[in-house]
Amino acid sequence: MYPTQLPTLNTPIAVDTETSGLYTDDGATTCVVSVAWTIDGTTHAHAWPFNQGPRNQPQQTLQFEPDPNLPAHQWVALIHWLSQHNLVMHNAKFDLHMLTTGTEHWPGLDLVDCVIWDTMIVNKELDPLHPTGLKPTAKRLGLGDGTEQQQIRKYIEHHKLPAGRYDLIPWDVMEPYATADAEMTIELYNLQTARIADGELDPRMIERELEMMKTLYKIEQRGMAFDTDQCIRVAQNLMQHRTTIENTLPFEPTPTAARTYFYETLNLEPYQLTDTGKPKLDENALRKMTQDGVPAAAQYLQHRKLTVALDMWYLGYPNKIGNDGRLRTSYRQTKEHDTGGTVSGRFSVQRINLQAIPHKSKLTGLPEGTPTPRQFFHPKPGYELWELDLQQAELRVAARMANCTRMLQLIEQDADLHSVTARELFGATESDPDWFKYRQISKRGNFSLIFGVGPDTFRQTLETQAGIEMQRSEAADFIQAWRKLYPEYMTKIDLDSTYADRNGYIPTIGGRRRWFYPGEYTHKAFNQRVQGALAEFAKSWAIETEKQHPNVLVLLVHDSEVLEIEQHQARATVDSVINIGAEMGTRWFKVPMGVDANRWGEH
DNA sequence: AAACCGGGCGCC
DNA sequence: AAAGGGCGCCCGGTTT
Repeated sequence: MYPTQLPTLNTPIAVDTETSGLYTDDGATTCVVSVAWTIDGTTHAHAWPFNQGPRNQPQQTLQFEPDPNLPAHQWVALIHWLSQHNLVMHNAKFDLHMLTTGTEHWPGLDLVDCVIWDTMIVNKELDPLHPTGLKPTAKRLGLGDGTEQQQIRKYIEHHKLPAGRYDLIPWDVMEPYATADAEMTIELYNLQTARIADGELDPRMIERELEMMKTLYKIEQRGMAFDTDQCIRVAQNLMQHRTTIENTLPFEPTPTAARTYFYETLNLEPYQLTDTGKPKLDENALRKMTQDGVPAAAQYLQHRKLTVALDMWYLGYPNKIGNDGRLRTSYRQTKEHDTGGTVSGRFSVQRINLQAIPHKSKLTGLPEGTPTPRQFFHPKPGYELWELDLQQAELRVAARMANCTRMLQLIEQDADLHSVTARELFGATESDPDWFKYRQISKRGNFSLIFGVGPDTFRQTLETQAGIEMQRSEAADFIQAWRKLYPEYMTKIDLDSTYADRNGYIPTIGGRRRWFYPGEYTHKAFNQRVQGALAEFAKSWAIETEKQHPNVLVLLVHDSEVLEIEQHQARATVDSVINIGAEMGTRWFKVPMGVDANRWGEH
């Protein structure tokens, strides 16, 4: 089981970990490490338990079995040995976190600099339409027969283990499974390198994604400092406030009880229907009810707002805090059906959605002066937090790609696009009493009509985003006028849609393709070209930021970066990162691109 | 008890 | 014929 001597190898080692959970901030640690390597066509594989088996379950019948777990010195020897080698992993970011955290009892080592290959990432590059998981991939490519996995599944089902608790599986069941994983990984690596040697894929694409993975890993390791104590204090106030409101409600504060009250007891006409035909009970509907003088509508709306704010942020964030007082999200770099990731090339995040920290304007209905969740994120002492984002990224890239003469001209002149649109389409001027409204409509129009939205969707966004109601015919007229003003977009949307129909994908930028799945509408092809291109841009910007300014990136949100910088270097670093983004953006998209920089929370 | 779904809502 | 897109988390309610 444990080789008497760990060989020094000049071939890469595949490494896999079995763990007690998915996220180290939720207490997950490493239980098993397995490795595999290939020499002269022969694959060698081993697995070592450090915290494996049903030892914590006294009712188990295995209590007289000897404990298979290895002592500390072998853990130390193993990770030291790994640190001397080139490593291959399947979803390296996950195993890196686990190996850095270590076992339940012993700290680990950060092996990020040893990783030379991630078979999950390369799998997505080589076969973008196939699942990314190790088992389905191995099955697809004829590596292993899945026996070990079936044994594990049977054991979990039979013993009704809690989700993710692979650590409770006995060693004799786990060993073949863990070994097989490492074996599959190295064999997958061998297949992938052969395909790439055949010229199937530009190795620079792989290098770039590997760099990106390492950057994401480092961002996740850093996390963001969060003031849990203050947040909890505010949460307590909000809960008290909610209780006083709850006492005035004539029904239990649940959606079902509220629906029954409004639509059966009071017998209201539905304001709008949900997808499944039930009367809607969202903020908009409750607003309208309030205006119409419906009893309890205002209170229920306020109650709901408080509940959402508490569950999502004021209590939700403190629930996720790490031992070091920092919040960590987990990025997905590749898509896997049903478990996350994106089709567009953007990153998605899991565990805690730090890509959706609410802005102040969305926090209506809370008592006056309540601090926003954003305010509890803070830099560590002696540091500053900055957020940098691309100015009007989508609009500029879309204008360039659609070759919209008029918009490109306005961008070159640095004109206020939304105001110009309002002047053109409403014949309005700044002194007009309805100027703000006209500009709002124009702004929403610019954002959505560049991608070909229709009157129904436009009305809906206008209502939810700007609180402006429009008749359907009014919306249709507006859209028609907008398309006349910026005629290139519809042409481009049709062109890209046709391209995607014919080819099954739309090229975004730099050789990247956004593939369309069967049944997907290709009407969105142009949108996806823009979104995909910007996602690629954001990756390069982040990689370059990390390269030139190591240790400052703490969050990525699509086309923005958050930096935590030592205060004496803050301004210089920010200026440098602005330049990197603006220069790269202008070069990539051949349209003037700028970067806005603000202290965290001041925008 | 866990898995799943719809509704709702946050972000870009 | 007409159609902006991309995500994840939380809850309550239902199914397994």
